[in-house]
Amino acid sequence: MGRPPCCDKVGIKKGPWTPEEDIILVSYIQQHGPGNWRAVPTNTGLMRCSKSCRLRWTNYLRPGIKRGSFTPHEEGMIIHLQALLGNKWAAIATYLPQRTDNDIKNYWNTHLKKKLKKIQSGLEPQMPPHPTTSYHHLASSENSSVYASSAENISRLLQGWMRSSPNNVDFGKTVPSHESQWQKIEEGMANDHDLERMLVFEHQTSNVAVACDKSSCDSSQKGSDSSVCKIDNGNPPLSFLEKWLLDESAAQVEGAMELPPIF
DNA sequence: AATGAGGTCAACCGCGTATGA
DNA sequence: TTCATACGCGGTTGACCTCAT
Repeated sequence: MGRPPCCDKVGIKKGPWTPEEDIILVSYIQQHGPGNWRAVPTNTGLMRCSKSCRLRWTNYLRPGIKRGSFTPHEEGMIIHLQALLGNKWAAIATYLPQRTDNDIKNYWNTHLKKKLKKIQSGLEPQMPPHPTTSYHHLASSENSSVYASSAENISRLLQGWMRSSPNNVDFGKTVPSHESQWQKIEEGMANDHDLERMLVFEHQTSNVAVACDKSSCDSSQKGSDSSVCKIDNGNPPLSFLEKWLLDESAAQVEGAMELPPIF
């Protein structure tokens, strides 16, 4: 193949986005909706490559993004889903519509991986307090930097625009129809102690390679990794997973130490 | 107060996949 | 069917921040 990188053109700007660039991008998307990213730099005059525009939108400017600390419930869901799906961050993000795949990936790599490691080596009898990072404070506190505030404001503005918009555009992030179910799970689910138990549970079962009921997988959906069903964004073949998590939620994590039926 | 180590996260890179001519 | 192009994803990087000394 050898397709040249899209960003090696002369004059393409890299690095952090400025509030001005954000505003240009957001107002363009307000008018045209997300998509056709190739045309965005041309039509907006932004000296950014299409990839960079898409990334900025999906990871930062898209309305509905929740910033700040992950709740124990969210942590639990990520741990569950990671154990089942592997590092399929986009698929996992489908079930946490307020979080981006990048956020989830970062959180996994910086927080959860370490927690699991500690538990694995028996160094952590108690879960530490829920981590709150300075960056989270940056994004949410009154001491936020000017830029964090402005980006947040842009996002808020856009949320307001979305609510008032009669024909909402598809913002490029599929929200699963069972979102409300997940919210229920989050509401009913674990505190830190429960999370600790779940981490132990995931550790105990982490070597189980089966991530789905293969017989229920359409053969065309099987990716190169035969142990994991390919997730069709927006229509994931995960009913068993949903059921398991929902059942678990109903049991208030009481059964978290028991292996789910698929194991 | 200075500084070095470690942590966090936004953004980039490169590859695989989807799509259309 | 083949090829070119655009998109999307996961891994990685590097700037910036906090904290301990």
